[in-house]
Amino acid sequence: MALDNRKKEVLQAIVDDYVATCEPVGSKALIDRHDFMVSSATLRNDMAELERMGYLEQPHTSAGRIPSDKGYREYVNSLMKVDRLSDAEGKEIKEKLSVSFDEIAELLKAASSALADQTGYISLAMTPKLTSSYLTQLKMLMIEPGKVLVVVVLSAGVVKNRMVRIPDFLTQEQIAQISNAVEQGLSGLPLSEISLITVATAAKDNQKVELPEALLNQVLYEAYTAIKQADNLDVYMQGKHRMLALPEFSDTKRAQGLFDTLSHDGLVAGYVDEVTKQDEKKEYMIRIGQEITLEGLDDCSFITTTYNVGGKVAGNIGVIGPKRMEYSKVISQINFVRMMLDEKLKQ
Amino acid sequence: MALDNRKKEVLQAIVDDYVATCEPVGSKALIDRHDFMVSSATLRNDMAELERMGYLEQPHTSAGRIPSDKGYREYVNSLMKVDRLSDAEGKEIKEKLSVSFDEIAELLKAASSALADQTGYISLAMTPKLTSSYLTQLKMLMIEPGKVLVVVVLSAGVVKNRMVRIPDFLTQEQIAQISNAVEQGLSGLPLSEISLITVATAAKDNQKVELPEALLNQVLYEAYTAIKQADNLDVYMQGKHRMLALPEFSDTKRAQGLFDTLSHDGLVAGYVDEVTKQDEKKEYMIRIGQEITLEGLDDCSFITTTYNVGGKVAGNIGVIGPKRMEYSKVISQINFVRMMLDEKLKQ
DNA sequence: TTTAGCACTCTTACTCCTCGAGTGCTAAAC
DNA sequence: GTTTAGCACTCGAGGAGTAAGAGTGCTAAA
Repeated sequence: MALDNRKKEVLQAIVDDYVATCEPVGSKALIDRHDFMVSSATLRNDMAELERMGYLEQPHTSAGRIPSDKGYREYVNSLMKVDRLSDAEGKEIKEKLSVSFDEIAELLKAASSALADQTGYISLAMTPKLTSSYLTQLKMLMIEPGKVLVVVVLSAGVVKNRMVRIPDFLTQEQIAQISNAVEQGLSGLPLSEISLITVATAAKDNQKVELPEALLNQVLYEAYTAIKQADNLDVYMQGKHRMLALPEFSDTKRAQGLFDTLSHDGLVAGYVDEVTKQDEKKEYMIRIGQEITLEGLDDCSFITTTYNVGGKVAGNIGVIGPKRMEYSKVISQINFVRMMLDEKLKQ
Repeated sequence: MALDNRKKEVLQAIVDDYVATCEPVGSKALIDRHDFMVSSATLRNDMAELERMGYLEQPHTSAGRIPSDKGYREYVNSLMKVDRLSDAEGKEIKEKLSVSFDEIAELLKAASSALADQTGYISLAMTPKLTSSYLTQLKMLMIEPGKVLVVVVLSAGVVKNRMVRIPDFLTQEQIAQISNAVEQGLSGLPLSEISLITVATAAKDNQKVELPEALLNQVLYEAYTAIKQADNLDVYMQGKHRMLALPEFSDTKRAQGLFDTLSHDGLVAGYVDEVTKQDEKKEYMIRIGQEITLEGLDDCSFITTTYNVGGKVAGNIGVIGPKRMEYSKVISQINFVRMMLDEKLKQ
């Protein structure tokens, strides 16, 4: 059963009002604040109907209505008016992102910070997903005998490094030769295809110095793990503490549940990944309330989108806020930040 | 006016009880739970006296007493019994810290995590203060034309790196020569003595290739800023969300104030530094309630200590918890972690 | 299909009251 | 001088009762 026009308007008005006030909306308040050309009694009938259909909920008999998850979903899918970002706001974001960045991590931190400041909610920025990227450089730098810094550079502009231990007596020259060999053999190869075996064959095919097999393998193993750990996503999250100011989290129990989950970066990153796959074709992904399968986020909504590096889908940015969120505003903000990132990462 | 023995016992008992229950302690409850050989009336007199002297406070006339900041201070300074860590707990911490670490940062993260888990409060671990350390290595690694990774290695075992931009046409060889020259000229020099000028003279004294002055200066400037930013402390903080479970933070306003401040790493690091200087000679530094000059931490206590690298005072670890904290337990935990760090960083 | 009217429900806020924990003080006992 | 028993007093927590107000659903008429 579809919603007739007035019911749509009613639902829309209720969501708008509830977002603004965080108070259940009654038929009278609705009449007062909007130009419905009908009486409150008519709205009451509509509201009762909307409740029967699952779009609205009533905290108690004598309170007004609040949108259900389904109500928000309908709102987001077809009712809300998409905001244009004000010029002032666009300029502000632009300024915050006009950092000179030499590593993508810095830009993402700035993006996350801008998003948190601008929305007033929790922001999220994740380094590019590396499955789609490939190795461009591998350097091993002797820091002191037995200690080597492995620097891994990936096509998406990500640079990671990691300190590893190797036998004391190896020289910088030997190490450099090994890393050069591996780099030659592997550069251009997608990360997903790099395994201990491909590393080993790369080294053996391209290597000039002779080293005992066992020794070589030890170094290669360290190189391999360094490459593999470069695969880890970094998650930048900001603005958590702002949630405490919202009435929905005035109960510390809820806030605790939320923070508990959010303190596990991996969980969040995994969920974003899952959502991104589900809504592959969409410009942005929205999950509302119970739709979110992470514990403690039932009162939240989660909006994410993907940014591109060199024109290819790379990583995610997103916002976590209360269900009672200014969806259209947040969407336009997140979109703007995404566009800025895309542009800066076009190179 | 000094406290007589019984008053000391009374204060100690009140702190112990209040820490355990978070409820104001009355004279009767005190008699019930402890073996005072006097009547409740006597204790009442003592408590009134202790209040007059500023060690206790009364939330309202008809409630029991709670310790004031001064009361906690007295408790910490001379009343509390120092706990020995249980073997089980020691073992647990040991296990958590038995990560194989190649960078000091990893060890500190583990230490912070162990401390948070063990105390149930907020833990803190800071990378070594670098004013006392000196440069041991400086490497510049060309990632792509115009982009160079500067790796700075410091005596305290800290490795930092930073991507910088340089003119496109410089070659890896030129860059390497410059960085070698700078490294030769500066290695062994305390960070505090490194300035743009010392960097420049180091380069010019040791350099073999000739580059136009302006070009060279540009590269040196980038090297210099990379060295300088290696000076930034990293702060690892964990367990914030646990504070929400405490009754003193059931009011979200307070929690918000706390989290607001804690989200500024720099503030916290600066404060730790200040406290460390004030209590230079002490084994650990304690700040209670209003003694803490950070906003929003009036209901907290802050315990920090220093760990050593190679036998020299290096960085700080610490715990932030409610004033109503199990001081002796936390102190022994923090001490244990400190000892473990010292040992691991003896090298 | 819409509307006016009305009885009904339920929350919130306020007041009143009692209960109990805890106090301070006094006067007597040690 | 110190300790103790006794007692009046204070104050907050919690429960009961009540009134106000917001909002509803339903009915009957337009």
